[in-house]
Amino acid sequence: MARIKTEKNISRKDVIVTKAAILFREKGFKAASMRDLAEAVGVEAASLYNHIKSKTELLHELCFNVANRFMHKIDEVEAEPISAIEKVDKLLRFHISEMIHHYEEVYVSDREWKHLADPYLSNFQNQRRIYRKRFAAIIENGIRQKEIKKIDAATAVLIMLHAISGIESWHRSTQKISAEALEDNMIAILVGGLTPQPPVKGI
Amino acid sequence: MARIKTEKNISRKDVIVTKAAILFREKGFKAASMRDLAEAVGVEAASLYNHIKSKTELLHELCFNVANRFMHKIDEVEAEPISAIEKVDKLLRFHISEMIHHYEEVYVSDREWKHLADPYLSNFQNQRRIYRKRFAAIIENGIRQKEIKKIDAATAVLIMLHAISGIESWHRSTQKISAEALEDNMIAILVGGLTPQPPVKGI
DNA sequence: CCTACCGATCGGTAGG
DNA sequence: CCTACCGATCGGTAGG
Repeated sequence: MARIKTEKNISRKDVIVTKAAILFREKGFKAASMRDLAEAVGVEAASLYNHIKSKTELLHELCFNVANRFMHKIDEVEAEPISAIEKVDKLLRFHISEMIHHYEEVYVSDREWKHLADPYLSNFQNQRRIYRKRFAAIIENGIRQKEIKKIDAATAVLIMLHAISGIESWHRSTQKISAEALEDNMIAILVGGLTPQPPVKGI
Repeated sequence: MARIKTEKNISRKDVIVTKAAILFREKGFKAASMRDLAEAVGVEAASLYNHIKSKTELLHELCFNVANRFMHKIDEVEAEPISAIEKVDKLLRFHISEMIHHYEEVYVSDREWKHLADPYLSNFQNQRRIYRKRFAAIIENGIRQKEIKKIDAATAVLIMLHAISGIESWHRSTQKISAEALEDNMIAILVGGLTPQPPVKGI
């Protein structure tokens, strides 16, 4: 009995969080009202508060879901015995995969985190800063190994992350072929640049 | 007399628009209140309405100021007798220059346009769509001339524009040297990619 | 440019 | 999970 009740509550809350992500993306955190959310869930506004503590709690949850997934991924990638350029490739593909499979959540985490309240706000900003530094360190390693050309690693990270998270057509390309083509295209442009590259081995 | 009064009104409105850009960037359009804005300007909230019609009018003005500047620039660049890659380079440098010199306005135009009301909303979206198509056409031209490698032009445009507009450190690098270095770095990464490129002529 | 104020809407609570 | 409702705040107006 207690088990079933718990499961029901969790699943109810999950619905609320999922619908919140959609609404926050569509209208922005501030413009989306709890009455909008209640309507999307199918209950009265006051009933939401049996499952959540506050509107901002929903934002915390979305932001840290995303942040945690990226943190775990970079832990994993850092530990692999592969080249720097392969690590960059893996991380970029993970970012793209997140955009495709958790579009609403990632979008909200990326554009609405400013509305977090302060214990969470600084925590989130710290995690972001740390993630980017670790990503930059991978690139710097690649530069030292001459796998990657001499550029400012921090700038390169920002370019790549914003390039990927800025694209709004990820979720529209649900057909796998289109998504894969888009992904390869992105990697080609970000890693290889615009100008044609003659085969190195052929010299 | 009439002349002076007009000038005074214009300059007063300019102050309001400028302060609005700062506030809308800091808090987002919805979270920034007219009372916040009044305080920043140094008057009571009701007094703002002697200079502007509504809060959304401020957003229109910011968004179309930016959109018009980009439209004029692409008109100019398209007409120049230079290669496709040089046109791309010029446009990217203009985007960077806009981020440095009109940071608040460009940022707001980029992230808050969703809150425009509908005659303006569709107009703005149309201008954006057209601008990106024209930019993509330049790249497609470059591909046909073998100056640019075979990639999806529309994706490349999105990557480049988001890569530039995502960077938040532009306005912090007011020192000219730092800004220029950052700019060259960005172009190098976006145009040249990450991997080292052997000199073509040397083969 | 200000004082005074309005109707609407907001996030959230009480009590059942 | 609902009805009923609260205090705060919002964009904006009237009138001077």
